Amino acid sequence: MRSSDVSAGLAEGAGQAAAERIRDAAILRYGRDGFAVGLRAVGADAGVTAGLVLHYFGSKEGLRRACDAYVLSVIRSEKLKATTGGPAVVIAQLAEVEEYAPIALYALRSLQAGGELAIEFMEQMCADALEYLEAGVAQGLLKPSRDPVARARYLATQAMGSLLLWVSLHPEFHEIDDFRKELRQLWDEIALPALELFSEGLFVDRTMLDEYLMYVCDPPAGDAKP
Amino acid sequence: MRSSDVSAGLAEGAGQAAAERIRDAAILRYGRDGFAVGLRAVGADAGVTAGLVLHYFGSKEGLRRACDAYVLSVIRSEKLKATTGGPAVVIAQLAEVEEYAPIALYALRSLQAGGELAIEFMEQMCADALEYLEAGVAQGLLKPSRDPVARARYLATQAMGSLLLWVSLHPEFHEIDDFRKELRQLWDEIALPALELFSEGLFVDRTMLDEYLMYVCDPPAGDAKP
DNA sequence: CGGGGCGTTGAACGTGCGTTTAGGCTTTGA
DNA sequence: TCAAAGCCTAAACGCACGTTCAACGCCCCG
Repeated sequence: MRSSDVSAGLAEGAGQAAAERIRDAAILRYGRDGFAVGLRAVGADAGVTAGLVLHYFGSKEGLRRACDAYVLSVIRSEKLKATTGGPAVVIAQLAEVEEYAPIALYALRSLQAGGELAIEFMEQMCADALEYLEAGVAQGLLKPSRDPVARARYLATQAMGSLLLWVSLHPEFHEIDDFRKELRQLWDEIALPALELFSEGLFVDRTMLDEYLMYVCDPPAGDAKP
Repeated sequence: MRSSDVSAGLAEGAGQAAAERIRDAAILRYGRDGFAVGLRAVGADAGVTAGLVLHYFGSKEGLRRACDAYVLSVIRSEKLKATTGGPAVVIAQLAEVEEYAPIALYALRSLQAGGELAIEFMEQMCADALEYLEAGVAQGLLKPSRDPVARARYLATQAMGSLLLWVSLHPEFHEIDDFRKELRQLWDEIALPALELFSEGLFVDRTMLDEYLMYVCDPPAGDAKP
């Protein structure tokens, strides 16, 4: 198994190869089966014992943090910003690259479990989405929003959330190829309604929006606007 | 604590009250802390020991099934279909009713964990969404879709998925009121971009949609249309 | 009054977890 | 050649879990 060049906070010793092997095996296992799997199983995947895992990473949480840091560094370093699609496309695009599919799966699993990486990950997704959207607006492809940041957060949350839900509903991927295959299938199911919604909207008129705008400018009762 | 009338597959004996108490406590606990909590903690919340929990429900999975069945029966029996909003509104609406807030939280937690209830739950959500949408189309409020079923699935998945992601990112609700409060906050954040998207769309023109429609009618290579 | 069923407990068992620790094995340097 | 340093293993510990089981109180029925 070819391991990546990025070290991402790993100790620079002779056992670095083993540590990387453990970390890669953990990303693969955690992504496939969730974070409930034991250290013995992770170690077995890497061809070592549980003791060695703890020797390098201190604790199970330490291993988790190392995986998080590595995954985040890959997502950050890979120039995924070059895409023209939304934030969910990042995951799909990541999964299409053979080597990075486990990382995409791990990221989703991490989002499912919550924690620090999940929050940081979503914040980056929102920031990237804002960038895409503003670029699209500047190019005249996308309509401007009254609150671009909120719109970016909304679209990123919707996209990643639906991906997350889909992972939860398809609990086990026994092969990493299944992940890619089912992801493409999901994409096919989504494409038409998404394009419809983005191109034509859903409501036939703007009364709902206008009523809301009236409401936020002049709430019926309570605190005055500063 | 007042317990509901719905029995949903519980044994009709003298110990029914205790079984209901255990089941309600389990729904509350599982919803708040996830399904990793032990039977002793659930039992303690209900004022009984772990042994009695297993006496009534056979195993931990049996308790989980009983909770699932009850939650699904409540969601089904309550006339939540009367809402005019989307499928995510069901959860929000459910959470607004004091008594049903734990049930809404449990449903989300179940969606997070996957399994049978999760799939059944989503299928019902999609079916309900289709009903709402078609009603809206019939009333002339919503635009018709080229594939109404796919659109319903898409919107339901997006809505529930974003809710699920939000729960994952806010890992612990120590009070059930926090859940309601944060849910309203989420609603406020979402309202404007959602209404914008639904009213005005995102793309300035239809080229993306038209290109996709051209593509699906005449794919560049491979299988012919039947 | 007596006994049998029911609801309930508390202790025990086996298992698997994360973690610790002692000690081999291999490599390296003087 | 010997010793030190590192990598790595295997066994064990404590713990919490789900689960089992024998026994205890209690109420109802005969």
